[in-house]
Order: sequence, then structure tokens, then C-alpha cells
Amino acid sequence: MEETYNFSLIEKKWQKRWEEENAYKVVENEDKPKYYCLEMFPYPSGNLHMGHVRNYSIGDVVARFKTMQGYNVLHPMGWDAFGLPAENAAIKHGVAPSKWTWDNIANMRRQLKSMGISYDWDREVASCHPHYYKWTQWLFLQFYHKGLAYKKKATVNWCPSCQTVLANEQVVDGCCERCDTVVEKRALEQWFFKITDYADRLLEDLDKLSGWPDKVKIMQENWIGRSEGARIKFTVQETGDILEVFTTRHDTVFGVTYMVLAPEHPLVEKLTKGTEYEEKVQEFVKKVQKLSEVDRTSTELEKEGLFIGAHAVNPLNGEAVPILIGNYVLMDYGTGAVMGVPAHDERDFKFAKKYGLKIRVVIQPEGKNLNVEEMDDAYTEDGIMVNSGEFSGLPNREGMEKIADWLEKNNKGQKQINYRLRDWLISRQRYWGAPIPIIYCDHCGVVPVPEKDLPVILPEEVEFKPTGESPLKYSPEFVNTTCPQCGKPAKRETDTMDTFVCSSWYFLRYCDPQNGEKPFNKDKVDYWMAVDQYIGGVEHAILHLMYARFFTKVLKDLNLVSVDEPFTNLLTQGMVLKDGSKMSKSKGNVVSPEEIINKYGADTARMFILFAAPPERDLEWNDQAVEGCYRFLNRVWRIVGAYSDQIKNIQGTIGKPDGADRELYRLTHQTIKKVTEDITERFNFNTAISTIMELVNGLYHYKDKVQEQNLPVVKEAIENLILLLAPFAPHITEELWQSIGKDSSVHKEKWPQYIQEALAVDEVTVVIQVNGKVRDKISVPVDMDKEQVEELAKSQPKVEEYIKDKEIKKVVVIPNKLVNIVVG
RNA sequence: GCCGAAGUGGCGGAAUUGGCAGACGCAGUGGACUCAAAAUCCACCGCCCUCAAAAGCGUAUCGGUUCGAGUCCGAUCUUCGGCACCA
Repeated sequence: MEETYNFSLIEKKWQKRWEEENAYKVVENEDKPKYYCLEMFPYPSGNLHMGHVRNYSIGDVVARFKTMQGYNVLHPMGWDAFGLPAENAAIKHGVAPSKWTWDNIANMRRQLKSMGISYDWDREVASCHPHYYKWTQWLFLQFYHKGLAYKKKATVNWCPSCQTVLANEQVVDGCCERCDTVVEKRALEQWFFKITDYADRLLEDLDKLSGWPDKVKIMQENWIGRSEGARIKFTVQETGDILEVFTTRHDTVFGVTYMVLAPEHPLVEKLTKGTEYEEKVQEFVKKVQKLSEVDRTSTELEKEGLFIGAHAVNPLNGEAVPILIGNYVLMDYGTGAVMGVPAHDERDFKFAKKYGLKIRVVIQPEGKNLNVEEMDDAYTEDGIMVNSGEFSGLPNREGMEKIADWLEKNNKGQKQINYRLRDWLISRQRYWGAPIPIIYCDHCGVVPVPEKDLPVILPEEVEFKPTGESPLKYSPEFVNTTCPQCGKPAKRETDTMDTFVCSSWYFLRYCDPQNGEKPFNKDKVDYWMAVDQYIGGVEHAILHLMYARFFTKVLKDLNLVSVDEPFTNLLTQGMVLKDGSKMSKSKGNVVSPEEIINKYGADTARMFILFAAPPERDLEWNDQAVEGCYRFLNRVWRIVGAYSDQIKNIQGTIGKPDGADRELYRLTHQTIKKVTEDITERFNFNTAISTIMELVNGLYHYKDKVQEQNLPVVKEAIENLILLLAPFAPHITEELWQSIGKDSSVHKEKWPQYIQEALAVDEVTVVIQVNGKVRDKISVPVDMDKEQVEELAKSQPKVEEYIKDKEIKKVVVIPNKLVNIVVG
């Protein structure tokens, strides 16, 4: 064994061997329990960053640990390879997106391999490969045939910088989540997936996800935004038009004193055309539409309204109330119209006060009497209904039901559940994505590409224009085709799919990555799915994780998979920070993983990133602490080296060690117990590593202080040290394992089990408190009699000082832990 | 505004079920080794007072429950994350 730890040599040696032996290849095996460990696949930007290192280090510990525990572990890696940066590179540097992407993949694959992660590389997928996107397109067609993919003209979010539309989920604070440009609204014909059909299931099944952080579930719940209420039909007095509103407070319909429409509401134009109000209303509408989406939806925006000269008739009491338009009413939620109940809604109250609209109390708090003149605020709580015709006197919750029944019976409305969730806009006016497999024929209309013609290949010979427009539009070879139904000339859809479509099913493809006949074989997917542990950044809490759940549910309904939730357990890792903020080029605080690996080795990099903080928490990068981890591995190297020759060939059993031998023996088994628990129960790798450090410290002390060393005990300690460290630092442990005379890979060994008997202690330290303050400590035989401990405690000189001349009121004895003497 | 998470030494963090606050590591201090330095090994390392010890104080702030609170309850402050005119 070399005297110094040459990480570079060791890491290369073992990476080469693992590759040659295909050490991490897995196949379905019914004899073992399966375990699917998955980390979110990266976008191939060209270089690994620290966030990746953290993500994949965590995943590798889990995968290696589960493997050692006897599971058949699927641990794959691939590339989320479509996306805008490839096109920008093409425009900027004239390099084809495919070349740019594949070069990046090659580099990042090399970097990943230098980290020594236990991937089954035979299962690698890249979403930009025709063998992959063929099936993305195939899945689109299944959605289409099921009525879950449809095209409609809609007001959509348009990013002028990316020259494409964005899903609602991709708009953050009114800006493009990718480039921060203010998003505009445009009316365009676009493809959507009908995720709203699954809103209820996506919401309800969150309850099944006990292995997910509550934070993520709550975020999804809020995003789906289910609200129960009713749809109510009002009638326009002047024209007889039906005006529908959605409300969650249909118990307050008798309190409606006005109506407010969104400026874009179709009735606005109809009701004002040719009237004296037309001009003013148009002015108002224009003014509102000029606002950016950010300003429009800002809560800061002063609420403004304008009477449009028409009235709405309340179906319950026949009363006609004025109709206004308001800048705060959104066309795309509910019906684009709201009823104004100022007495019982905070916002309506302020609005009514501003415009001098009538306020009528229809809910009274029990035992009180609200008076409109004295109200400073709306009353939004429950109470008893008043001024509500036949419903007066009912508790409002009960009245709500009765009113819903009445509406339904009289055909004036019905109960309705509304969602904040919108359908998923998947069209992108971009080149580097999976083409939407649709053909437009003048005779046959919208025609899906027949499955036998898949994939619709992205043409490589295209020209990129600096305008950022999709080159597909200007590629006649791509656009012009023949109609699969009638054979006449037709044109292809030039929009490509949102990359989130590609990443919504990659975890299924990993189960059967080479399949040329189908997206995947159902038996294989049934064997591996669901993912037992999914690991990735919390930034995907809504987007990717909800889309993947949606896909899984649709595929289950298509009988392509058997699970209805894809990810059983989810770990959301924190960010890697430097100097308190996220590493970014603009801040100049980026630490390159490659440099760290070159300088200290992959094992050190992995150790640091796992040791510095628990996985969910943000992690502060610290160069000096990295050195500390490097020192630790060197320490391990030396202590194993000090014993490797002696323990290599010794036989003999441990028997019943005593004294310092016994301490080391106990420490070994304590370490096994704690490390196992820290990994299994909590994923607290930081404390697992610190426990291993303590074992190393213990070995050093033993080596220094014990004259006649018990080699079987040392051997056991050293072997377990290497085994426990193996998932964290896979290269050095492999080398050390070999150095103590083992022939096979440490990663093929069984995870150690602690011996209960080894943990036993003869004596324990008992803390003595007087009035809750620690005054002394004594060492007593384990499980000593309560009364005996109490007497012993009271007789300690230090304790006597505090209890003499005082009345002992109470003594609390916690066996093997503490005595608390309460004196007065 | 609403929802959620967090707040512990100079720093990263630990304390898993209410029972010794500060494990482990970084930084720092001292010692051994060395001609010397690096590396390594050993020891110390919350604050305050002190030559030292003892005492006192101490887990964002204030209050409560308890023999006992970093941990439970109530209020407040700060930071971070998500949602935000959702009818």
C-alpha cells in the first residue's frame, strides 16, 4: 500500500475498472426487492455545476447504500436535451443545436464519470435523440386521440425575448422564468394538454404522497387552487342576455348590489355599442389593456370601475343592480364577471365605498346586529341570514346549500368547483424541441401523423435567423408534406413541444431505454415503477413534478403503466451557496466542480458536499472545510495503512474484549447503528459522516494509547469503517478494501449489521440536578435501583452543599440518565 | 396580504421521544516532532468574572406550561421560499 493517498491514481483506476466490468448494470430480478433511485436529469449546458454535484452525490449514496442492503437498484442517468440555449448558441456561434448539445453531453458525461457515480450507463437517454422523441410524439398522439391534446386560440403569455409562448407555470412575477423579460399577452392558436381534467385527481392524490415534503404538496395544492362555489345566472335587464358569475359565497346573493365585468368580457361591447356610455367604456378598456400583466395583476393597483349603463337582474330577489366594468376582474378566472356583495367581502366593501354603491347586510353575526352606517369593514364570517327572502333565519352554511338547490331547481345556476389551474400550453415557436406530430390539410383539416410515420424528424439543415424565429417555419422540406389521409399537399405543424413534455416520462423510458417497438415494455415498467426515491431541486416543486404526475395518471388510464403516482418518496435538496448567495456567473462566485475534483478528488468533493449540511438545507461552500474533508480521507488512509499488513492475515475471533478493546468494539457497533439510522430514517448524511469521523478518532486514540492491541477487534473496526464509508467515498474505500486483502469490490459487500450485545455498557453517567441545574455527575452501574441512585445522588458533597438546610420537596429519577432534586 | 420553512459559539452545523446545549468539522490557541518550515500527532477552544477555580449568564425577543424547555404552548421580531385582486 502506498504511503500517501494518491486520489488521482486511485479514482482513475477504479473508474476504469467499474466501466470495464460494467459494475453498475442492472436487469430485472424477481429474487431481490427492487429499488428505483432517481435524480432529476440535467439540461446539458456543457458543464456540471455544484448543484448537480450535490444532487448526484446524494443519489449515489442512496443507490450504493440500498445496493449493499441487498436491493436490486435501478440508478440511471440521461439528458433533458431540448431547449432554448442550444438555439441561442446556434444563432450566436453558428454551431448546429444538435452538435452543440451532443458535445455538451459528451463533456458532462465525462465529468459525471469522474465523480464515480454508480449509474447504469447502458440506460442513458437523451430527450433530443429521435429514438426518444419518437415516443414523446407517440405519447402526444395518444393524448390527442383521448381528447387530452387540443388546439385553441387563446390569450397566451408571450416572451418577446425568447420569441415563444410560455405556460402559466413558466411566468414568474409577470416575467419569463428563463430570461426575466416582461411577458406580453398575445392571442394565438396553440396546442394544450387538458391537465384541468385531472385537477381533482392531482389534488386528491397528494394525500397518497406521504413520502413527499409537505412544502411541495402545499405548493401544488395552492397551484391547483380548488374552490367550491356556484355558478349563478343573472339576466341583463335591458337586453335579456344571460350574465353568469362564479361565487364561493352564494349564501350572500341577496346582498348583491352591483355586478363587475372584466374589461374583456364579451357582453361589454354588446351592451354599450351605440349608447352614450360607449366612448367612455372604450377608453377605460383601452387604459386597462395598456397595462402590463404585472401592473394589471398587482395588488397595489388602485381598483377602478365604470358604470356601463346596463343592469343585471338578481334571479333570487328580482332586483336590478348596476353593471360596471372593473380593472381588477380577470377574464380567465371563473366567468370573467363577479357579483358585488360589499357587506360581506373586503374588496367589494372598499369598492362600494369608493363609488358610493349600495351596501346591504344579509349575514348577521350571532348575538349582534350589524348596521351598515357603522360598518368600517366587511363582515366575512359565518352567521345568520337576513334580508334573504325565504332563506332568512337560516345559518348561512345551511342557507348556502338551500340556495344551491333552489338555483338548480329553477335552472338559474348550479354548484360548481373552480380551479386556478389552467390547461398546459405545450406549443413552442422554437426549433430545438420535439416537433408536434400534426399535419394541416386543406381538405381534411387537422390530421395527426400516423404512428408508422413517427418520428417526425427535426431537419438538421436549417438556417437560424437573428430574429429568433423558429427556422422550421422557413424550411420547405420540413413544412411541405402530403396529407396522410387524402395524399394531397399539406403542411406540417411547425411548433415544437415544451421541454417539460419530454421530462414528464423519462423515468419510464429508463425502465426500457432501448425499446424500438414501444415507448417501454409494460412488464419492465411494472417491475421498476414507482420511483422509490426521487431527488432534485425544489425549484421543480410545481412545474416538472406536477406534469410528471399528470402524465403518469394519463398513462395509467391508457393502461400503459400500473402506478398512478410516479414518485413515492421525494427529497428536495437545497441550493449550493457561496458568500451567502446562489452561485452565478454574474456574481462571480462560481466554484467549478471540475477544479475541485482535480485538486482534491471526487471522494473529497462528495464528502464535503454531504458533510456541510443536511440535504434539504442550503449549503454554504467553504474552501477550507473542503480541505478538512480531504484531511479526513488522508487520516482514514493512514490509519488503515497502519494496520493493513497486520490485519490482512490474522485469524481469531473477538470473544469478550475488555478495557480499551471493549471500548473500540462498542464504538464500532455504535457507529454501524448510527450511520445506518442516519441514512435510512433521515438522509442525514452530515451526521452519518461525523459519526464515521468519530470512529476514526477512536481508532487513533486506541492506536496511540493501547500497548497490547487486540487485532481481531481492530480488524473489525477497520473493515466496518471502510464499509460504512463506501457509499460516500466509493474510490478510496475500494482501494482500502483491496489493501486489507479483499478480492472483490467493497460495493458488492453486504451492509454491516451491529451486534446489540456489543452496545451494552456496565456503567452510565448520571447527571444530578438541584432545581433543574446540573450540580454534579456520577458514574453508576447500568440499571441501578432508583432509590439507590437517589441516595447516592443526595450524598454527593457538591450536591449536599445545595440541599443542606433545605426541605426536599421532590426527587425525579430518570434511570440511567438523571436525578433532579427539588428543594424549597 | 395569505401559506410555508427557518433563527443555536467567530463559521458550517449537532442535540432523533421534553432530560448534561454546542457532537463532528472549519477557523483560532498551545504543545510534541523538525536545524527550520510544511505535513502529522496530542491538548484547549460559548459569554462574563478571574492568575485560577467556583458562581453567574446563554439556543432571535417577551411571556407561559413543567421537577426540568433549543425542543411544547401563546405573542412579537427578522430572514428565506411559494402564492397573490382567484370572486
